[in-house]
Formats: sequence, structure tokens, C-alpha cells
Amino acid sequence: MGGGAAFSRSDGSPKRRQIVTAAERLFLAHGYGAVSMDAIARAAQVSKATLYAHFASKDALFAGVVAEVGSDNPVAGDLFPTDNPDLLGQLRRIGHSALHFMLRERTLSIYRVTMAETARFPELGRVFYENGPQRFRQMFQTWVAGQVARGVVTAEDPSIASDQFMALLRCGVFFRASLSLQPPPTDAEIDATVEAAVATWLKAFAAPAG
Amino acid sequence: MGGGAAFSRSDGSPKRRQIVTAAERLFLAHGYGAVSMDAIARAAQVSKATLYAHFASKDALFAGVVAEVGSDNPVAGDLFPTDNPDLLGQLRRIGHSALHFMLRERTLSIYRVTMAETARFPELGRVFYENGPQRFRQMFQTWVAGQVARGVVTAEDPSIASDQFMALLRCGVFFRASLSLQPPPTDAEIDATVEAAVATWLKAFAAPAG
DNA sequence: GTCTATAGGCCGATAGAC
DNA sequence: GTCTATCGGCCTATAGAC
Repeated sequence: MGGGAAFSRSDGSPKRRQIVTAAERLFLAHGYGAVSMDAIARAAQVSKATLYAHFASKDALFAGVVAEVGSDNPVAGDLFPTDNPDLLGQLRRIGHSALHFMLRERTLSIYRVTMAETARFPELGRVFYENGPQRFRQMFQTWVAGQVARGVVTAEDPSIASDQFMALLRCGVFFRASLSLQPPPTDAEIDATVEAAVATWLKAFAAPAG
Repeated sequence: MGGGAAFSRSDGSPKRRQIVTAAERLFLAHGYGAVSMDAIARAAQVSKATLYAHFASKDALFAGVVAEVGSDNPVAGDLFPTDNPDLLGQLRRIGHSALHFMLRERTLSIYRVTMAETARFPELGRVFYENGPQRFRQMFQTWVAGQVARGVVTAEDPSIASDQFMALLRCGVFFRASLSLQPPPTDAEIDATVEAAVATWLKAFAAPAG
């Protein structure tokens, strides 16, 4: 909130910023239907009329929050190193970063709200997928293609290899966390999941040593 | 969400049946928050007072629907054959049945509503998991143990092998369908997903020939 | 732009007759 | 048990002053 180089995504209005911030927190915590415009106005410390001066309706505010959330994506390309020749080490690092990101409470909340509201807002699923999983998927496919070119990976279809690696990461811990079955997945559980995913993926796609 | 896992399914009252059926359809289609008690009463062709004579509150009705939905689980033990010695064939059959079930619109709706309301009803995720994925998981673990005993599968931890097979099935098609990104997954897509899952799983867990 | 105050409607839940 | 009719409250959205 200080003078950092923040995204001036919407516009310079501080009230608008307050509204979006508060709305994001409440929508992600409780879902669209359970949050009232009164509650958002109260949390943002503005009046309801001000709120409606910036957003024409509750739907429009929700759409604004979704756009804001989608633009903030920390999974960057530097997740994929090209200098390190160690295949196992690279895969471990990628898997660890990806799973940690997927298990963040914020990420899980976005996932839950998206699935909850795809009926009311059909566009929502697409926005989420393209800003999240799809972006990672494409970067991972590029990485796989690089490893194939190096001769250390054999994958007929890089998109399947990519989908399967992400699926292996989502197995167990993430699936249960998304259902709120285990609030804090321990580091040991995360490590074990990544290790198992990497092991299985390598058995399927590592090129035969020779 | 009061009351334990009651078993009063075949309640003789036809009105109660009408109510639960209508409520299930509406809750699964639109989510908890978007469905009013008026709408349920209208769809069930009873008065709102009758509705409240059978269920003390909207929450209680939702809980009743969840219990009803959870008790209707078609993934039976006969999914896992023991007479067929063909490992590949067995795995294909299991994967096909499981993925088809997961892709049914009803199954996807239950999954969406569950994820949507875990904040409001903390019990919900557990009920869903135990009646659905957990049941399949245990059956698959038993099947894996049998294959290990036969010497055709090598798995240090059957629970990981089981989680990973389910995750490989959920990869791609199911993940996108759960976000309503592709309304009708074609049979070809399903076949390809199963085939890829089986292939990867066997490379990781099939015992070395000889 | 921002506020206070309120309109107008729908919601969950109930009263009372039968 | 089932109905009609209704209550009190909270909801989204707006009017009007400044």
C-alpha cells in the first residue's frame, strides 16, 4: 500500500482501489452470493452510493475483481531454467514452485469461486484457465520441447506430457486441500507429492540412457 | 448442517420425495445461494409451509440433498475384475468407467457445488470425498495390492499409486470440463485420456518383465 | 465524487385455518 | 400435513443534498 511500483491497472482513484481490494478479499473468502454490497462498502470504508458510482452493479464489480485477480500472476518464465543440465533437479524445482503456488490459500480461493460461479458467469472458467493453468501449461510444453531437443526426454505429444505432470502434482494433497479437507498441508507432504510426481513422470518420459 | 449421516432414504412421503428431487436439481444447477425456497416449493409443486414442515431450514434441506446425492454411488466393486489376467485390459476398463463417471454432468455439478460451499458448510467436502473419490481410492488400492501379489505390479505405496492413477485420469479433459470450458468431451478425447493415463501409469508401476 | 437516507423487492421463516 | 397469507429483514440500487 506504500509508494511501491504498483500496477496502476484500473485508474488512480484511491477509493476505487479500496473498493476492489475489499471486494476481492470478501468475494474470495465467502463467494459471490454470500457477500452483500453493504458489506463491501463497509469493508472498503466508502458509502454504497460511491461504490455504485464506480461499478454499475454487483456483477460489474465482480467482473472487475476477476480481471484484477487474473492480471496478478506470479508464475513467471524464470521458473524454467535453461542453464542447469540436471533434468531431475529442474523438474523438482518446477514441481515445487508450481505446487506451492497452487496450494496458496489465495489460489485455492480463486479456484473455488471460479468453479462455483461458472453457471452464473460462463466466461469465468475461461479467464481463470487462460491466466493460470494454460499459461503454465504452455511454458512447460516449451520446456519439454527443449528437453526433447537435448535428447533427455521422449514425448510424442508435449501437451499430454504437460497435462500429466500438472495432474500428478494435483494428486492427493491439492485435491484434498481444494475440498478444505486438510487446512495446512505440511512441507513434508508437499515434498513427498512432488517427489512422487517427478519419479512417475520421469519413468514415463525420460529418454532411455545411452 | 446438523444431524449425522442419516439413512432415512426411503421415506414414504411422496411430497418429501418431490421436494428433495426438485431441490437437488436446482441446487446442482444453480448453487446454494442462487436458489430460493420459493423456487424449490414451486418446482416441487408444494407450498412453502409444506416444505418447512419437512425441513427446518434451507440449510437442513441442503444437507438432506447432500445425503441423498452421496448415497447414490454407482461405482461398484464389480468395476474391479479379478478373473481377467490381462493387466492392460483391466486398467483400461477401470479407467474408462471411472472417467466416464467423473465426466457425467451430475458428477461435475456435485463437485462444483461442493467446492463452492465448503466455506459455508465445512462438512461438505468430507462427505463428498468419502462417498466418492475415497471409495474408489480404497477399491483401487485393494486392486493394486492384488496385482502386486500376482507379481505384475511394483508399488511401494499403493495409496500413491492409486492417487496418481486417479490424477492422471483427471488430467486435461476432466479439469477443463470442471471449469465448463468444453461442454461435451467427445469419446475420442476420453479414450485418448484413458490411454495416456494407462500408458504412463504402467511405465511407472508395471513390474519388469521376466 | 461523495455522502445520508430510502425506495422497492425478494428472501427465509411463520401463523392460523382446515 | 397441507394450504393461503403475511411478517420482518436484508438485499440491490437510486434520489437528492453538498
